[in-house]
Amino acid sequence: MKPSIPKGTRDFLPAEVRRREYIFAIIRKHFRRFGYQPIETPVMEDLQTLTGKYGEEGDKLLFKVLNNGDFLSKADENDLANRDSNKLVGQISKRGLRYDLTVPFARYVVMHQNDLAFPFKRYAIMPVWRADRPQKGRYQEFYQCDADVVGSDSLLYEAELTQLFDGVFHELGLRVIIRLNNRKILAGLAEIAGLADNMMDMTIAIDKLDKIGWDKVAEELTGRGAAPHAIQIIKQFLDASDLEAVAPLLAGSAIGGQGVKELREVFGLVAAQSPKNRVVFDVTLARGLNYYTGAIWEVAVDTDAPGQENVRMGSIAGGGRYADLTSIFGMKDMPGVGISFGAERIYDVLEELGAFPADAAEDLQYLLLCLDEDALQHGFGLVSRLRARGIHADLYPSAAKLQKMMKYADQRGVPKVLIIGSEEVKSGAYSLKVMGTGEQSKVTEAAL
RNA sequence: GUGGUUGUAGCUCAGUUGGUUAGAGCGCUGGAUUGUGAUUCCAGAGGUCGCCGGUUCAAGCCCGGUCUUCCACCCCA
Repeated sequence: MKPSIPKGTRDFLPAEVRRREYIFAIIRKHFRRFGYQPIETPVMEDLQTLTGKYGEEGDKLLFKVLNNGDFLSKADENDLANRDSNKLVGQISKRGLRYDLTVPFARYVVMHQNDLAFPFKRYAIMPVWRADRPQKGRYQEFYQCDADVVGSDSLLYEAELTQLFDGVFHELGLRVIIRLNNRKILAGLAEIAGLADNMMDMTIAIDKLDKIGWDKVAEELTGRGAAPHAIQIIKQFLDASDLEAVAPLLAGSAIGGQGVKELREVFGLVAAQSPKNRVVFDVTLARGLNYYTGAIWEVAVDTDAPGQENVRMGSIAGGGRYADLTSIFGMKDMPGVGISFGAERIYDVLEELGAFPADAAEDLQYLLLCLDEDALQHGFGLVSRLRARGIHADLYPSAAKLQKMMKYADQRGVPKVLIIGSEEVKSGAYSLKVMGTGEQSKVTEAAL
């Protein structure tokens, strides 16, 4: 049989895994530095935990896990005869793969509320699954790196999470633009434009501004039922380039004014700590899951930065505040705010820019090559002692032709090779070859 | 989910209006080199042409289905 893997999934070669771990390690380090604690949840959740949380589109993208046993015998006769998949799903599948890390987290908070100290800060770096149609940078299995805090509506967390974005990307050597908006400003806009009932439609349309241009956005708004005067009002907003230009336009909306006030505070807090990256207000930033109610973030590669002009990649991180995520699981008044790093896309960008450090691909320091059986015995002792000292060392497992072993060393990408023959065993002075330069010298064990 | 696109050696790709035995580069194996890789030279191995079916005297090439890749939507990291 011909080997294959499911659509939208990937295998990773050792060098790729190391580079992914390099990204995860930096993100994890910053999460911990900011006081976020690790938690884990199962890859499978009860289907009822997941359904209805991501909108109608989201439900279609959920992976369902088939029940065990003779599940069809328990299914409804009529639904079976009618081939009604939607009705059948609940009868033959009670579990699904998690679609993100936020909803399982909400479930977790409700179930463990007595064991947690609030505000509760947690992080998780785990895979999620979506039955989306794959494209480049879009997979059916991918990792999310989330940090969330629940149990506080303090805007200090908005500021803190902005710093977290800033710190992580700075350490990764990537210049980014951190865009910030507030759902309340969008709500205020919808109110003033008379589209309060259609806020979702409105935000989806204006989010596409930089991609399709104003004319197409206006077209789409009309298609979604916006009146001409509403479109005029929206255009005024989108033409306003900064927060203080938007503020007066929202004078007639209480919720809009609240959004402006919150954003001013966050920008003030962040600016006072001198972020390394640009942090900007973007009224067109409308993306976010249905449950975002306050701040919204989106982070993109800064294509104005030297060397990054040609990067074409959507958002590489994002997040938002949600006033009410746990109430659906029966827990009221539990506001939260969280962010997520798109590790897969960050990987692609760093790869494109050649921004991975050289030692992210291989960390073996020495490879020992032995020329005969006696030397091999000796080499096993030596490699054992090197490992005990914390040195990353490996031993070619037989006394093969040196040419063959050297070729293996080259493929492994090891920086230094120790050659051990009868002379070396006798004298204790090993032949050390530096692969990069071809230089060769004699060293003793103590000098390694 | 809608429309399109891609699939030929381990990898990247050629392959004429359908016509005999499907090619190249790189990689791989062996040798030149009994203790020296990456460079050089010589030789060799490696293919159900994604899969299933159809048209035809004849299919890598045409048709249908299916899987996969990538792209545009939808949505999203």
